[in-house]
Amino acid sequence: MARYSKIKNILKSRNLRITDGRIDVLEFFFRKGKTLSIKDIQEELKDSDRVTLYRILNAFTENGVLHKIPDDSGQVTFGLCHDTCDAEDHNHDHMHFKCLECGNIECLEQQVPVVTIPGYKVKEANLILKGLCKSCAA
Amino acid sequence: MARYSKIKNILKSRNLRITDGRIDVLEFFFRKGKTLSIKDIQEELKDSDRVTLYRILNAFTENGVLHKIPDDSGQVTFGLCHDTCDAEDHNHDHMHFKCLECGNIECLEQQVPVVTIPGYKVKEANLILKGLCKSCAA
DNA sequence: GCATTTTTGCAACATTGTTGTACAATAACT
DNA sequence: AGTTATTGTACAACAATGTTGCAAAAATGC
Repeated sequence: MARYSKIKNILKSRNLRITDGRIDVLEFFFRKGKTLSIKDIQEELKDSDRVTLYRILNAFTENGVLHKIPDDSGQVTFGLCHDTCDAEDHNHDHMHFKCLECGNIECLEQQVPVVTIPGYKVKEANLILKGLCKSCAA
Repeated sequence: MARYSKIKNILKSRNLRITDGRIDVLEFFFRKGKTLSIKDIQEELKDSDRVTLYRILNAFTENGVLHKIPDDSGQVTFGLCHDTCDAEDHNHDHMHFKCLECGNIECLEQQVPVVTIPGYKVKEANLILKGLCKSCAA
C-alpha cells in the first residue's frame, strides 16, 4: 500500500481526523523507520506549532498509533505501534534498546520475558537495554 | 548502626561533604524506605532550595548513592542504591515495579533476566513492571 | 454547500531543570 | 582552636518543556 493511503487508514481506523500536521508527523516516522524524540520531530517540522505537535503526539499515544518509550534521561522518545494496537489494547511488551554511542533507541521484536511476583498483579512489562547497537558495536 | 552514622559513612565513602541538606535528603529516604520523586522530597523539605536539591540529587546519582528510575510519565523517581554501589560501578540490574493504583514505585530484589541479542553489546538492563502492588492487589 | 464537530494557532501560564556567582560551611592542616 | 583551601549552598536569572483556554480554521457528515 502506498504510504499516504496507509497513513490515512491508520488515522481513520482510530477516528482521528486527517489533517496536514498529523500526516506530516506520521509520514516522518514511516520515512525514518525508527524511534524519534520530540526534538527530532521539531527539527524536521520547523514551521509547525509546538502546542499542536504535543497534541498530535498525545492523540497518537492515546489511540495506539505511537508509544512512549521511558528513558532515564528525561528525553521522551516515541515509536510506531504495531498494526495490531488500538486505543483499548496496546501491546508494548517488546524490548527497547538504547545505544550509548549514537543515542538511537530501537524497538526490538523480542517479547519481554514473563515475570511473576507473588502477591503482585503484573499488567505491563517494559524492558530497556543499553549498550552498543549493531552499527556502533561493529 | 544508628541512622545518622550510617548516613555519614555513606557520604564519607563517596567523598561527599557532610552537609545538612544531604543528611536531610538521605534521612528521608531511609525513613520512608521506598523510592521517592522529586516532588515527594520537595514536599517534605519545604524550606530547602530547589536548585540545591537538584544538585544534591545529581551528586547522589553520580556517586552511586541513589539511582534514577525511568518512567514514561516523565516524573523522575529516585531509589537508594545497594551498599555495593560506588561511583564507578553501579549495579542496577534489578527490577522496578510501578503500581497503577497507588503510584508507588518499588525496587524488587530480583535481577533482570539476562538478554543477548546477536550483534549487540548489552551493558545495562532496566525492567519496569506495572500493575497492582501487594497492598493494592489485596 | 451547510451544520456540526474536531483540530489548529496563538498567547499566556506552569513546571522542570540549569547556570553563574557571591557567600557560607566543611575538611584538612598546623 | 585558628587558618586556609576547597566544596556546597542560596539566590537570581535563564532555558527548556509541557499545559490550558479560546477564537479561528479545517474536516467530516448530511
